[in-house]
Amino acid sequence: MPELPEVEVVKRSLEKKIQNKIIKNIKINDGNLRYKVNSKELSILAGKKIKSIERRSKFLIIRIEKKLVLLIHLGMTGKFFFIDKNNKKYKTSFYYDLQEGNNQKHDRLVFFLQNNQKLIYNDIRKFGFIKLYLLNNFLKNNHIKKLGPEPLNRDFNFKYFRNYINGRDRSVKNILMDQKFVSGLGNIYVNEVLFLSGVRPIRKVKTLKDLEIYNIIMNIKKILKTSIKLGGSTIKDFSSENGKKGFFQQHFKVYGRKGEKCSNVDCNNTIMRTLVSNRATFFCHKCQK
DNA sequence: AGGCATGTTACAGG
DNA sequence: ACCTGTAACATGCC
Repeated sequence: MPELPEVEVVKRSLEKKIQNKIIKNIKINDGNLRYKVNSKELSILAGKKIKSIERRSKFLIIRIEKKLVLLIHLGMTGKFFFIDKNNKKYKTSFYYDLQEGNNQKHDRLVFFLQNNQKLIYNDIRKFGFIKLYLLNNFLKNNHIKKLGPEPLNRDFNFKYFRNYINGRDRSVKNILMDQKFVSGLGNIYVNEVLFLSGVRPIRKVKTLKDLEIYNIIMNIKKILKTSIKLGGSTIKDFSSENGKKGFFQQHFKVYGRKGEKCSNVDCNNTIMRTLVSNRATFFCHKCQK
């Protein structure tokens, strides 16, 4: 599920549900995530209040009183469920792998909150992680430190892009996926952005024209904002139950559309699938140069 | 049965 | 130092 927009949607949703609530207790069903979760260590959270939630790149940062910080990455299949005092279940985001809404099989961690509310971390493939830090150590942590600019921030701009690619010999797709260059994009959005920008994924960055760079940057900002917005509105009337297909798929122009007709109205070409940087790559040979 | 999957990271080799 | 490809992690779907 999670590239930047999805994580942002989760963040906004969590904010409404769990901010200022007290953690009563934590139950670990399976702590073998990307990093082993230590129940003894996590138990220090019991009785403490959740202060705020932030997003940086694809990471969630939950600040808890007494200078405690939870750093969370959803990996490929991580998601949160919130259960209210009437035992009603909410997803904090739709998702587009298939999983029944009430399947508890992959509920890895349960945070018991005040008033019989629960926050559940569910992760099928267990590539995600939840790490607890003391504030001092958090500031030094390696995950966040190495990240490039947020794509929606002003410092991700033409000048930065031009400057970064100077002297580099890599494909544009590869560099857009590199979290050190820009943080928060993943395979799906990069495919989409390059389609919208009319640029072939294998193009070397040194061959990019100024206008193409400009278009790529603008399309990144545009598609991320749109996705966040639509995600937010979808989630608002979200009550429970299985998400089936998430909203994103309906908006994909190339991702997963191998063999389908190019979505540009005046194009009759077929979308191709190849590998770039060993990841599935979809593009229109005619519309992307 | 085998290939594929939204992510990250380590390692080998050019 | 930079860049690429491969594999690994764990699980499920087609």
